[in-house]
Amino acid sequence: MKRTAKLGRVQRTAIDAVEQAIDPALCTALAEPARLEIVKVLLRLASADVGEISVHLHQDRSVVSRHLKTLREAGVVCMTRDGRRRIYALDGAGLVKRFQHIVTTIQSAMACCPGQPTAR
Amino acid sequence: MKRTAKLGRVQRTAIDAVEQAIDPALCTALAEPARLEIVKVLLRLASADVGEISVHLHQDRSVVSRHLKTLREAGVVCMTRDGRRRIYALDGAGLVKRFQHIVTTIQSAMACCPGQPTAR
DNA sequence: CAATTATATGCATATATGTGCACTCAAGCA
DNA sequence: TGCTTGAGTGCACATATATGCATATAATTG
Repeated sequence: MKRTAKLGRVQRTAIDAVEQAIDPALCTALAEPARLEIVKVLLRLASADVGEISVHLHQDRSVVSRHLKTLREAGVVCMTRDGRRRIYALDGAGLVKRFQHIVTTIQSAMACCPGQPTAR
Repeated sequence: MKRTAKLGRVQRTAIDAVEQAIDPALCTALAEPARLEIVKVLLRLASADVGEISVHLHQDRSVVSRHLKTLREAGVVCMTRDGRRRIYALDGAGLVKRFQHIVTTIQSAMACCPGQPTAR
């Protein structure tokens, strides 16, 4: 009873969209506790430099710097230069867009690919 | 120029909501390539047992079994028993709800906490 | 230009975790 | 009651990565 080969073009497209929407880099960035902490700090401070964040995290600046690099590459935060310091801030609008896109694509996939139990 | 202490009750509530909405377990579950692969397989097969999934992943059943445990504890997949096999399926509706909740809370936080650059 | 300050990187280490083999446990079947 | 099949666990190993010190790089200031 193989259901694998029974997918039409529409279903394939919808599934591919979900696969593309779920960004491993984004998930990895948000999976680390220390990085999530940074996200929370930036929510409260709106924007902050590495030193200020490291104070709140009780961790070395180098550690925070590396985490910020990960978050930046994942598109979670954005950075602006101000003299010798670098100001980091959440890219809230970007996050909303991407999570919303995940929602939309999963809904589409569920709508055209039956058999998904709504269990809980 | 500390902005830390200037948060009102409304802002605090909005930020706390975001913190609660971003589930580390969910992010961790989706961050692992092998587990993302399982998600993709379940999107295509709708539901499958451990053996079937392990065939698609080209990985040992024990590995898949452990990943499924992680996914189940994170609420990504749900499991039903059928004789001696266990059928796994995506909890698509649950995922939609949770991601939608993330979207809503971030939007609320952005609306009431100014200073967030919409940079890209 | 020297000194200072903020950030980022190299390196070593500790910890976490993904992987696979062997085995156990559980559920149907002859 | 054995026998078979599917799922999960114990254990050992390899890999990834988070952390912190020392150092390098970049930018501002005297």
